[in-house]
Amino acid sequence: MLLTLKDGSKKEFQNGLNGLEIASSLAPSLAKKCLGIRFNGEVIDYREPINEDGVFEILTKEDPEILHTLNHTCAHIMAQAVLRLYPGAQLAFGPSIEEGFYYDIKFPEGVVLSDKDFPKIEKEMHKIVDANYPLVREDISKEEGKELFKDQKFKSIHIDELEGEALTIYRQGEFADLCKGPHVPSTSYCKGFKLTALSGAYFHGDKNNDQLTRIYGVCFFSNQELEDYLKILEERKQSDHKRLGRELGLFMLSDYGPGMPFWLPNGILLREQLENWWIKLHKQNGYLRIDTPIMLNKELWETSGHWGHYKENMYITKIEEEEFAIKPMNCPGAITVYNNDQHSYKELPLRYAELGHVHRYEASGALNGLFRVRSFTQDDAHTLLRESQIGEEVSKLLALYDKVYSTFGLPYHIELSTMPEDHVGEVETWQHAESELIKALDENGIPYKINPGDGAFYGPKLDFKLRDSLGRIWQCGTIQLDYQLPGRFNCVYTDENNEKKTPIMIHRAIFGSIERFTGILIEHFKGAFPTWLAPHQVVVIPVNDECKEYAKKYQEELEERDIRVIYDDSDEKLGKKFRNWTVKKIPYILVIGSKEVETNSVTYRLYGKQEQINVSKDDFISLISEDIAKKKLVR
RNA sequence: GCCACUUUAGUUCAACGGUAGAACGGUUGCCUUGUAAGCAUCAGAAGGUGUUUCGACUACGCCAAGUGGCACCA
Repeated sequence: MLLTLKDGSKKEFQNGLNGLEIASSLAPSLAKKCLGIRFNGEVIDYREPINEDGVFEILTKEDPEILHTLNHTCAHIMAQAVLRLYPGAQLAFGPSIEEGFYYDIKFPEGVVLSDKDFPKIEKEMHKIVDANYPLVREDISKEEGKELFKDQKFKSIHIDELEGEALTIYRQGEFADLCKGPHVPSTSYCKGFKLTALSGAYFHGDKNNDQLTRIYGVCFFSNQELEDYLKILEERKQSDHKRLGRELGLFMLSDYGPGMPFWLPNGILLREQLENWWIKLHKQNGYLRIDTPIMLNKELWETSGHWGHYKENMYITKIEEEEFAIKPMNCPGAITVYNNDQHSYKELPLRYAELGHVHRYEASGALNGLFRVRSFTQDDAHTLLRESQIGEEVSKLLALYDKVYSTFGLPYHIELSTMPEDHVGEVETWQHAESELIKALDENGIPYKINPGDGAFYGPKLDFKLRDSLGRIWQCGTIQLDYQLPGRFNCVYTDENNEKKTPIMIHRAIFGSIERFTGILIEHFKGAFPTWLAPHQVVVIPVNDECKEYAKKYQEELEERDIRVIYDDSDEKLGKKFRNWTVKKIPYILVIGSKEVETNSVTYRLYGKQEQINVSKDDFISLISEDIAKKKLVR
């Protein structure tokens, strides 16, 4: 193969030979970026130049790309097995994905696949792996491709959609698939694989197209690696917020209210801490807290535009012949508060904060624990201000958001969504608003990603995306500039020249929804919350009857200091109590026996630690108070 | 909403066209008390509904909810 090197010169390498080493020595700075696939010192495949430098990627076994390649090959193996078992099956697409691979397949009429069929398919796949078929790359013309895939409807469609005249296919045994590559050299590399799931999908993701069956799997080089992976999956299951929510008594769901979580006593204790902190932060930052009704007259929603744009997601009811809607958002309520008074420019920015309970109709299939619900509380705020104040206000917000997220040790990134095609307002206004946002980000040295055309129709926005422990990205915080609503509602303020002006509004939420954020926190901390958040912070355990009075008195002393403490003098062995409270992930377990009574001290053990630490009663109070006050992540 | 799967005690799981079994948890009693499970005891279950059947937890259908995807997400 002919490689174009970075300096523009061309060099001939033989496919499959160790030319990689040579090539990378010629372009050492690109060694990570380029060339092909090397595995165990051997060049196993290459792909067409994918960047302008005309270089290929070099990959080693440590590189995650190699696993994608392996999984991609495994997808081919699965497709081959399926074709053997279900002649006439139509193959659509079979890529590797972040974890594993899938293949979309239309099974012949009458075949309904279930995961009970997996062992059968896996068995056939093992035969293919054991047969050690080499994967042979072949460049063919479109015409040849049409002939080769004439029985494969989706492949034929795909060929028509491809640009250019050349196609690349890979063959293994009797099977051939349209594919850009790269692949591992032979099917025998795919030793540790497993089919994991089944779902429906549409060709090209369009529900007007054929319904396909998507089979998911994962593949590793060895069975050992597969087993390790399955173990990690199991661990993740342990930190699932739905499971922990039940075990720790945080929240529940009921058939009577799909997507409408019930908060249990322990969950409310946690939520109180979040909300109290939030309220305090907002007082400190010049917000005025309000609360607006859950249900409001249709007329309001017509004015706001929700009746026109969002009605399908709203719950509507009738009171004495008047139509009302349960609020899906808090903004119209906040604006109604603003319009209750006259305002001067001197009051701006005027910041209204509201923990607003909203309801939205979400498709049943979209519901997911606390992550996607129909009933939730937004930690909302609406700030009315003049255009010239945007930059400074956004800077303040960026600092506030960072403070909140870093308190939890949550990784996040920011995305700026700009003017969509379907927008209202002047282009210049949009450009100005976007540049204000960018300026605020740049001035604070905050990196961000741009989502062109993804803004709301009324203004650009910044979205804060948090990463949960399963690696999923959730949108939590948002800062949205709104040039529309204040005008629709005739909001005004009086400026220096005694003229009426329309303010701009910023919608913003930091947690996004208390429910979703709590779900993320549960998984993030695996249920072992920092002390300040933990529903119960301390358990006091007297060792014997003689210590009970001392222990009880100390428990009361902690309680008086607003420390959430449980007193456990139940009739159980100490070991059993430790187990019980450890599985509840209580931060501090305090033991009080004769030794402590004599020395006027306490002995505590931290969650997740073995040591028993003896300190004076006062020292314990100051150390736990500091833990709480500083919202420590690590004790 | 679409596709697939799932639904048995408070929880996690088992067996089965005819009697539903366990573990943890709960009750009661006994024993005990220094860092992750003491002993005994009792109680406790088929999501709803329809059909087939002498008989349905089990088969089939519908409804509901849940899970994983898809689509959706002002």
